[in-house]
Amino acid sequence: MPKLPEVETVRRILEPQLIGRSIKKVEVLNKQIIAHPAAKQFAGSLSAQKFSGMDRRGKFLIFQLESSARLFLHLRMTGQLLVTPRDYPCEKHTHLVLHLDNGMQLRYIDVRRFGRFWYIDSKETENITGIDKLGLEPFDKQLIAEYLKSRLFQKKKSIKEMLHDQSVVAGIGNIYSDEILYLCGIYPETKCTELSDTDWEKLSRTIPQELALAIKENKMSAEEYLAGKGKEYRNTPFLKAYGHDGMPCPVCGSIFERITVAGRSSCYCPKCQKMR
DNA sequence: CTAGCTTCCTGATAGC
DNA sequence: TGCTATCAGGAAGCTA
Repeated sequence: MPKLPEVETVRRILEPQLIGRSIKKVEVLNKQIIAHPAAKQFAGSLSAQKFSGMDRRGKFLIFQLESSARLFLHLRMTGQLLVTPRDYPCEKHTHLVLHLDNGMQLRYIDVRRFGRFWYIDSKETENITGIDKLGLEPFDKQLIAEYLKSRLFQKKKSIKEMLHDQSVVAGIGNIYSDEILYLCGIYPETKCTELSDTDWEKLSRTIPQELALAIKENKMSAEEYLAGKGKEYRNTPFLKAYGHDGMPCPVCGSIFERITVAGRSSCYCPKCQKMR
């Protein structure tokens, strides 16, 4: 559910609500979502800490703490993060509650419990989270055709699968790989070895463009965000290919088809995205 | 090194 | 109505 654009929305909305707030109490309702350190230590380390900033790296959220320790969060499929008044109704599947010094609470809700938190103290290294394995941010100036080509042109895997490889470009998931390949006119199962310089060029331009558009389309107020807490992000109106199987292509009128690529459902236009 | 499969988990939906 | 099967997909773990 949350993809890079939604993670960025969460960051943008929550940062002003958290900066300068300190944590009065930590309630771990489900230990499963705490990846590091053990839940008890996690809770002990976080209490009395003060938030000083919030960043995003790929699909990770990074909470900067005044002590220079950091809190990392990956929302995976169904993670949701809300700042609510203390008497706000408690959602089912709430796994972590941080009581803040202004009477608000930072709550983590996750139906499928795939999301994870890491508390990393200033003496520890961030490899614990896996974040150091991430590749370029989609908006990095180094993300040019030559970078993609040099990283991928020898790969026998499909371009669709490689767009999901977080060690190449961080932040692309199944929805945006469908969108990007549609906009580039590339059939999802095309092997990386079959792509041309024009394809690498198109990909390098489309990746930041499409993700920037998605972030823009995701703009909402803090009130709208809280009100729509359980809202599905998928199938938003600006998506052109993802989930459109059986519907006509807005460019050529052909009917979008759906195939499975590397275990992921993929929609494509059979005319605009020709098989090589 | 890669390919391919499984695991984690719940809820929505399809089919009988 | 009520049961079971399937699918959704991010990322890691496993086997060959």
